[in-house]
Amino acid sequence: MYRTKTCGELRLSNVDELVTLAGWVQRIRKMGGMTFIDLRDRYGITQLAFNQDVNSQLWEQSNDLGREFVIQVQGLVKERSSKNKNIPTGEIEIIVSELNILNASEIPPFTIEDETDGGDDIRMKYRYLDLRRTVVRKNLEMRHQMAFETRSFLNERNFLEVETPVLISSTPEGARDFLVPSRMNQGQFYALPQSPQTLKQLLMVSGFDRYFQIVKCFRDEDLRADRQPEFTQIDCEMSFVTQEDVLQMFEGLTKHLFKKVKGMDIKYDFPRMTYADAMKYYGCDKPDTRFEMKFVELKDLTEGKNFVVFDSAEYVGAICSKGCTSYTRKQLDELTDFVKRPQIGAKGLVYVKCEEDGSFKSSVDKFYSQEDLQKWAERCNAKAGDLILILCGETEKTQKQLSELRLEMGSKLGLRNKDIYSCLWVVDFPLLEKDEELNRFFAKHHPFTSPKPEDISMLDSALEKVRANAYDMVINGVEVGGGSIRIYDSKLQNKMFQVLGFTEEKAQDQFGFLMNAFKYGAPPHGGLAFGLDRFVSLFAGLDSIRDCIAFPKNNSGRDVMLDAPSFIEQEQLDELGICVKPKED
RNA sequence: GGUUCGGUAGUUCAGUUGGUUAGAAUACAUGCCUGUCACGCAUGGGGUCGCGGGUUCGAGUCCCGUCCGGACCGCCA
Repeated sequence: MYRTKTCGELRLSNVDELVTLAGWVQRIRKMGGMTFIDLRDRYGITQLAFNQDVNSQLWEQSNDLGREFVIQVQGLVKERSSKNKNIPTGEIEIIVSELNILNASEIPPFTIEDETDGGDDIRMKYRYLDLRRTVVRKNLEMRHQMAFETRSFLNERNFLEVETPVLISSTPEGARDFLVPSRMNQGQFYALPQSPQTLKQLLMVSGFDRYFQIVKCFRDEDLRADRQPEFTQIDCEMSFVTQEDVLQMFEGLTKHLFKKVKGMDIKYDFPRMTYADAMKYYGCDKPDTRFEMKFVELKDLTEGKNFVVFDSAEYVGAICSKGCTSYTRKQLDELTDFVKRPQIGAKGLVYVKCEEDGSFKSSVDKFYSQEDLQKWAERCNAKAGDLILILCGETEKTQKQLSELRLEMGSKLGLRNKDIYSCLWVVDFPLLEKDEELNRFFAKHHPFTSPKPEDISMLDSALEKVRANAYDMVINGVEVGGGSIRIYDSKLQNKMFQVLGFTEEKAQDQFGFLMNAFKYGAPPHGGLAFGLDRFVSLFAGLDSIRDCIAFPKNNSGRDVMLDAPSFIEQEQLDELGICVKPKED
């Protein structure tokens, strides 16, 4: 046995016990005739003491140690003469009587401490060292706990975890697939699942009326702080359920996780907001509802005063920032620059300052009287001291820009506190989305999403108006999960494929297996999938989902530790019958 | 595909209108120090300023290209 105790568990009550510990040397403090060593393992830090007067040979031996050496020590637990209140084991130390170096270590490329000196790049390259740091380890511990509690909650409610295959077939709809060449079927490729969507629906046909799986999914698209090429979903599906049943069940799971992992009791029902309202009031289908600052439309109040910019705009929208009337010219210019950045793309920003004396000062004073501005302020519910910010232009684009501005102002005003959680269901998503360039409709969610029954008739007349039984769970502006009630009627499914421009052959070719299955008694079903990585990041207050993934990929989809992806031997290519195009200049 | 910020010591960064031998902190090494816990003090080693080209008497600094990294837009049913 290498150890009898861990580095995190010894207390005053263990004094005079003879213990054996093993771990890594965190830090060495030499005080002349005394040497203190912080020994670290997963559970904590315990101080080792070496005293020249007590055991000079051992004391000298301790001089050979360096950072991150793996050692084993035996010794007596003693009360410290000067205690450290900052760590749980701070009242005791080990008077070492035996020291065994299990493995030496080179000097690590960055310091393995909570406040490390290493940047992202080097930490990712040596991720196994980074994972020794408490802060990173805690994220993975939380991830484990969330997965564990999810299993526990769903298990208690009769959900069955079923593994679905990772090597499946490609579908050109939606995100790009990761492809895997087949050696035994040359020229043919498997695809890695973007989600086990169709497979879980087949499980419903099989009668597994409550399914879940904590499962890796793959999408070959460009990455972001909240997007990795492989990510983990809590994938769920239920039979014989309405949308309400699904919402209830997974609101329950979410509350369970809040309680078990965060110790937070959420007593209220999650508010429901329609997609239409989300767009109207927040310009975004995943609004951050930790703060209000809803959009206010001013188009009708701004017309006919010869201000061409507003008059020619389809939409004039405002947000009201409480207490910001003191913003300086410089601060307003910065906001203007913010919305004019190419990523946001606004042409300009109009402001109205509601001065303490009841007057108004705006960037459009030339065109609008105090009475005009008064009306705007009233509609915005702006009080003295507030600042109204206005953007205008094409409706959809402007709402999107205003949404970015709203979030920026929320951040500036400290309204996006990571310790506060605001949960929300966004419901009634549109079924379809029009691609203006290709002039055709695509499924907003996926082609198996059921239209709302009352909207089905519009599948022949007004496609853009058809709403779906689809829903997203949004927490603090993060889409943590989403799902829908599925189509289980093959006639309706055929109609849907037709609307999406699939020929019968193409539909049969790509989704024939599902269509066939539906011929044999498919139950009504629906479900949802949570993004586990996003959920954990949200709970852990992380800026990037990378921080809760053991071995993440970088911005360009590379694993800098493994140096993957990589070129492969010609021999391997030949075996697969693959010819790689030479790089063009 | 695009926008934008960055690349200088092991690491994190500073480096002025282009101008002498490129600095700091930390890490590391050596010495001193018997109650430290971010120990302290002293000394020391450590640099292809990402790479290539250009402008210039002179480039870490300016210009062009390129590679790498971060954030974002497009994309992500």
